[in-house]
Amino acid sequence: MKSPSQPRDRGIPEATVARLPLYLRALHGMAERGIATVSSEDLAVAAGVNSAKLRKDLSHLGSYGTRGVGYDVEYLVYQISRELGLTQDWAVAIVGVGNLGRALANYGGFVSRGFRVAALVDADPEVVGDTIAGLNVEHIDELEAVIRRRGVSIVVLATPAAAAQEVCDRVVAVGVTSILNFAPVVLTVPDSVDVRKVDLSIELQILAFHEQRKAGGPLMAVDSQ
Amino acid sequence: MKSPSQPRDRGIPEATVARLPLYLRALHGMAERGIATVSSEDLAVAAGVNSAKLRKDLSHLGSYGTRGVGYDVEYLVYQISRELGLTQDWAVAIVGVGNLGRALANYGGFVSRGFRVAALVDADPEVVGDTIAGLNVEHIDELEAVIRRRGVSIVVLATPAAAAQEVCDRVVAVGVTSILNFAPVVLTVPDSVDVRKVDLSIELQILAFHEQRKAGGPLMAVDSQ
DNA sequence: TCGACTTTGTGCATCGGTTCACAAAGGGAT
DNA sequence: ATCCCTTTGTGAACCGATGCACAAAGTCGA
Repeated sequence: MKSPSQPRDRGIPEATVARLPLYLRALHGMAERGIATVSSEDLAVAAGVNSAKLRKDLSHLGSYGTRGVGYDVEYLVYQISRELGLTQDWAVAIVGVGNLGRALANYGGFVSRGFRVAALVDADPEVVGDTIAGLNVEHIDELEAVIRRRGVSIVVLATPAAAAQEVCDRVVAVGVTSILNFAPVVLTVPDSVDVRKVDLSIELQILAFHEQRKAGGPLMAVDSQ
Repeated sequence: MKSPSQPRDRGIPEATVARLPLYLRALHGMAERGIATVSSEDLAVAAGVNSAKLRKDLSHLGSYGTRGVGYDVEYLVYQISRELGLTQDWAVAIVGVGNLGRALANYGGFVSRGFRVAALVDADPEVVGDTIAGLNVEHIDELEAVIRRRGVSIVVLATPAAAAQEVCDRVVAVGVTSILNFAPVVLTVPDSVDVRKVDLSIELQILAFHEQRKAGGPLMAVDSQ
């Protein structure tokens, strides 16, 4: 038995990283249905990508496939999980318990696979003290203390736009380096901090653009020639 | 006075389209603060991008700047809005009125700028008939009728994963060609349909990957050498 | 009117990512 | 043991996006 493959290139392309969770989800589905082995072609279809891309993506983690056979589902699940860091437990704090924050707190996909909502924080005295999704909502004044006490390493910002930068600065100051931002603002952070942004309104605007194109584009009647 | 610029290239890069809403937001903020004119440099900073990129993006819409001066804020707002198709009114239906659907229905950023939540639909008899964000929740059996009656052209899927594909097929069958999908599944649609996907769990997983990297990567202790 | 200064718009080099297409590797049948 | 068949892993061409750097274009003050 040969030493199991390349020691995983220390520079996985960002585009690949963004697709690994997709593969992982597809693989989990297959594992549940009792599938033991899968070809790049089948997995690619399940994940909605091209099979050459899938193989190249997986090759960045090492050679975990068997030529002529495919990939072992269980083993691949483990390797991807490990690469993504899902074999450990991540404590997440949600700041801002409005409609969106509440939805996130209750969102099943959050809790599963390595993530645990460890704290809910809000500024509104009306909701502080409430229990949501089994958690007590704490006051924003306690932000730093809560983050430290619960070992929070990922913060989800679901505050109003106006409050986001200030909260962001505070959590960065206590050492948080991963932020998922739902507030419609461009956050300013040190280079060492990762911010991912989810902006519902931007997604809609992109759809509107394409929808309009299908209908003939702006100024379609005027701008003909 | 020269004929106002190039007739807008009929092929705006996807990457540019994705940034236009960002510029638009920054510009709205400036307009509110009474700023009449802005340089590419200032606007780029406000939008969190590089100024050369910003200029190149705007150049795809035509030459709307004045050398030595910058861009007229009002005019640029109008041009971008028009390009994105925000000068018209888009009727949006939200299918699935769970925590997330509710949050979306109440989300302010949705309603603003061209989008209007025109219908809420759910399968649960418990919530059908309820009024949320001023709208009556209708039964999923009415889906096709509601879409046609209200002129819905964009559908937001906030259903459980298991229901998403079926709902998707149904709305596509009535002619909807723009879908914003929050369900954690890969939707299968004809090429003519645009699907954008927002996946909270994937965003978290990407953050976890980078967070783990900062801490030394997987197998850091073992895999040294 | 002219010249100095500012800022746009873009040609060009570069980079990361995608896709093709195939040699190498392994399994299974005979 | 050998051959055939399947499927991986990857070299190489391609494609779109990014960023530099500068000429062109326009403003403003004298």
